[in-house]
Amino acid sequence: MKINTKVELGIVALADIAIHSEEGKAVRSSDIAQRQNISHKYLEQILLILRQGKFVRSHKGIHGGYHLSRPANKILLCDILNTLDNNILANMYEKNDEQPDGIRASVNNCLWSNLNSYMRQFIEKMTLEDLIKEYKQGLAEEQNYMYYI
Amino acid sequence: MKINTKVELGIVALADIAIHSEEGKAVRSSDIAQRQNISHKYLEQILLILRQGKFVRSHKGIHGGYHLSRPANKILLCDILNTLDNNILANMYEKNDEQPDGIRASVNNCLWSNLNSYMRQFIEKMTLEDLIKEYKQGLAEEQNYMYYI
DNA sequence: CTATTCCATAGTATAATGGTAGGAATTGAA
DNA sequence: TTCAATTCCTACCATTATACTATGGAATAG
Repeated sequence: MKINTKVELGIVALADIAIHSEEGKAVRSSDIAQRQNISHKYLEQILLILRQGKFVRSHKGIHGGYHLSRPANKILLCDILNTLDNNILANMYEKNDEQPDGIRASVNNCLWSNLNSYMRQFIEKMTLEDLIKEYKQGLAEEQNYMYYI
Repeated sequence: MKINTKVELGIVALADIAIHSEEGKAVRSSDIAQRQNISHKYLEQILLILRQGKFVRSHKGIHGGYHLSRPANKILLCDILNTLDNNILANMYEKNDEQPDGIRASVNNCLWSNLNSYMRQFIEKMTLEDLIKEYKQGLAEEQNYMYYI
């Protein structure tokens, strides 16, 4: 499945903010852009959406930047996805101009609706914290590896 | 998730062929188009893809048309999907120009790859026959309903 | 030989995607 | 008060994908 860049980069940006937040300090968009190798101006647009979706709070000016609006374990992946792309978890085709007992409707129910529900099961469980954990664990394993050489 | 019309209509067309095949008779594209309310010429393009993917065989001429190239329970949904849209089950982003231990890679592994595998689990089990069963069952229930009134 | 059917390619209008660009607004520090 | 750093907001644009329409050719049964 093709994931568009807004969704992909938005989640990466949130993860970056979560990982690089230090007490009291906001994370600058230019730093995120540099670390994650994203166009700064494009990232700003994505952060705008994330702010409007209440995932981050922002602060202007010389020591400005972004921080999470709530703890990472309270930020659900499915909410992020819905905010960044309202199609990705939307049920495939709503347009029910055909008779509800036709083949098309049957395929819709048996295949697309069920697939959609199935995907939701996966995504509704996950939080931003789960993603970060994975990353930190990766780092830790790497350090252990270095240590034991 | 947004499903494009080629995928949607292609599956519907296959289901229609499976349902309306009678012994020895091919199903005409014009009949499918009329029953399923699809543009005939567009449907022909889709049937072309399905033929190239070896899901149907075709026969030209006055009594021509399409029939399944093998029993419906041997036609896997995932194969149809891959033929009609090579993105739908493809792993989200391959482009690994970033360092493999970065946040982006971590999100890829933990989220997109896993979600993709999860979707596959659902779709790899299903055959065209399963879809048709659902439809026929719907019909049967409807008839029972009529019967018991 | 002709009607019927599939086969194949070209064109096209619309929308989505993936950005770039420019500057206004706000803030904090000197 | 001024200035630099930062977010905020909108407009624009090039490319690609989508969802068809259109046209005509090729094969085949009768």
